[in-house]
Amino acid sequence: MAARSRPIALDDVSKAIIEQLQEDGRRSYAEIGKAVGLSEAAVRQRVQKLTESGVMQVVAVTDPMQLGFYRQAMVGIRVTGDSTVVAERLAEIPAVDYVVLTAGSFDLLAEVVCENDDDLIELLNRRIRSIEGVQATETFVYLKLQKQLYNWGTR
Amino acid sequence: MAARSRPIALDDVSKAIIEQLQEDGRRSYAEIGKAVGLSEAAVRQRVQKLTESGVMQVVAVTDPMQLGFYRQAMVGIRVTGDSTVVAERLAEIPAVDYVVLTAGSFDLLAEVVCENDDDLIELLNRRIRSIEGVQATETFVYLKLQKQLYNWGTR
DNA sequence: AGTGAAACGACCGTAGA
DNA sequence: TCTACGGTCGTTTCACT
Repeated sequence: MAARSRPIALDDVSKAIIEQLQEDGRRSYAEIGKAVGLSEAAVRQRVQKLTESGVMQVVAVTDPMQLGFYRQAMVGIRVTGDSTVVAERLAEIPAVDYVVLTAGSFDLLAEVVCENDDDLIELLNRRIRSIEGVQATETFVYLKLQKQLYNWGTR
Repeated sequence: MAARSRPIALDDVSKAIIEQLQEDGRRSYAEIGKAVGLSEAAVRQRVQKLTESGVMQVVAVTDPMQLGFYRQAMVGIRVTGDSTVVAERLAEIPAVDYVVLTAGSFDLLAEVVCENDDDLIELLNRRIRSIEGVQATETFVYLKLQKQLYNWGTR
């Protein structure tokens, strides 16, 4: 969110390549080439540029539910003092997978992943509310995930 | 979030493999094998199992900022009536990349990705608040992304 | 669940349009 | 920025442990 260079405009071919890698990040360049009508080398060059420029990356994502993390929640946090310091402290907690500084009635939003309710309570009490500068928290326990997209801006 | 089978316990080797693919989703099985002390074929089998079981997937993720989507926000939504119906309607909107049903003072949370403030206003007024059953919304504009993890449960 | 070997296919660098 | 091509390395299948 720091990088504020000119936006990179993707043509339809690059969008198609990203869509292929969205379906399967390990699909071969040759196969992608067939799908988008390009040679293997051309696909490889474009993927390399997209990756090096930071527009796209191919990564492994895991499903917390399958790994026994049955409780997810978003925690809205009000802060006294410097919210960046609190954000850094939150980011150090392994169970916190997402931290963003916001404008609005919360200064910070943090997504947390826990095994069960007891873990969530512990996390909130001992790890999050104990951080210097955390004034108040409000927790939104996840009931059902409806949509989760990783490829913003390509659809 | 529906799948509630027994949690799959990952051993250290599988965690190491996922970590390798987290660093670079296109890293070769041979190279991963060297890093984790396994033959190439063994790595491939494990990746296949992890993928087929839904524990892990390798996908392309894109950076909205780099693509000119400078405004992101989380929208908390209060609903009258059936929140699942509203969630489905939200999920249909391309600019909405994340929708989750929650317990708490919001019934739904939706993350949105926009090019600028005007787009965000339009999105809120014409697309989101116009949905039947949306009673109230509260918007938290993102100022700075501090942490974003894709591999829950492996660290 | 793991290894090893041989055939096959993908990947990479370079050259050229 | 793309295609073409050859050398190298990764992947696949299979037999075996």
